[in-house]
Amino acid sequence: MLTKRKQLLFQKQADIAKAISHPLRIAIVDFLKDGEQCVCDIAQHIGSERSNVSRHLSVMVGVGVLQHRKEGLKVIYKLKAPCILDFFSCMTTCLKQQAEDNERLFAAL
Amino acid sequence: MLTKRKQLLFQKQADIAKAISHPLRIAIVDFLKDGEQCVCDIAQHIGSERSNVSRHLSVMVGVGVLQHRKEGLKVIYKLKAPCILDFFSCMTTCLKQQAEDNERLFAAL
DNA sequence: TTAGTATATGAGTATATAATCACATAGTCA
DNA sequence: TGACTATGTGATTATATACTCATATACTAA
Repeated sequence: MLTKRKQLLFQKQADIAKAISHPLRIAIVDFLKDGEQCVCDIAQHIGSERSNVSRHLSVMVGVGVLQHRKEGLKVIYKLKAPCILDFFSCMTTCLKQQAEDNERLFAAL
Repeated sequence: MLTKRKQLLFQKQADIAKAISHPLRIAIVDFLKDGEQCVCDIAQHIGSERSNVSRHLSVMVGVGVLQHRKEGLKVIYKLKAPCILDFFSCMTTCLKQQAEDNERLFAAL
């Protein structure tokens, strides 16, 4: 059985994973890998309402994936945990593997 | 704006992230890092109903994080994308960073 | 001050997800 | 064959989440 301590850790890890488990949030992280951006430019880039983007951003800040600072009227967001990008490449590996599996499956017909 | 191609990619990446965005699923992956296991032992280890565990497992198989094979009555699950474990260490980094930030915050009071 | 812009947030709704229970399927062994 | 075990799945329910709209806050500049 799991210890309470482990359960708490897994819960917190799940919160982080959940924070990037959305296509728009993935798009945001992908956008921010090239440098910090304000909410308005992020919203523009991913094609969604600012209020919606603002909420997505605050979730990712909440779990420590992003950080933000104020600059005049704007709020600038940037990656706080760039190691997230490594996970992206892992996901890409998964997808390529899946594609190969499918290919093999159909080739065998 | 995002291309259709990118949107599709981000959707698929989000599906993978979502597949591990649950404390029980994190616990399962953590358990499997030491070797393959059957559903009954996984259920026993994480302390949840087999039917529930079975569903969690099938989601992770669906996105290519896990793979399974039959062995007599049992179905054995194992990690298919061990790079997921790197993401775990990234999440741990996030959590440590958050803890340090909090410490600094309270130290400043 | 007033007008305007950027961001955040409350409320409401629609959708997605997890957990449980009951049951079905598939394999083992006497 | 029948009893038993392991796993998977349909249906239901409770909960969580994303999105939209309206509004609030904070800052800038005239």
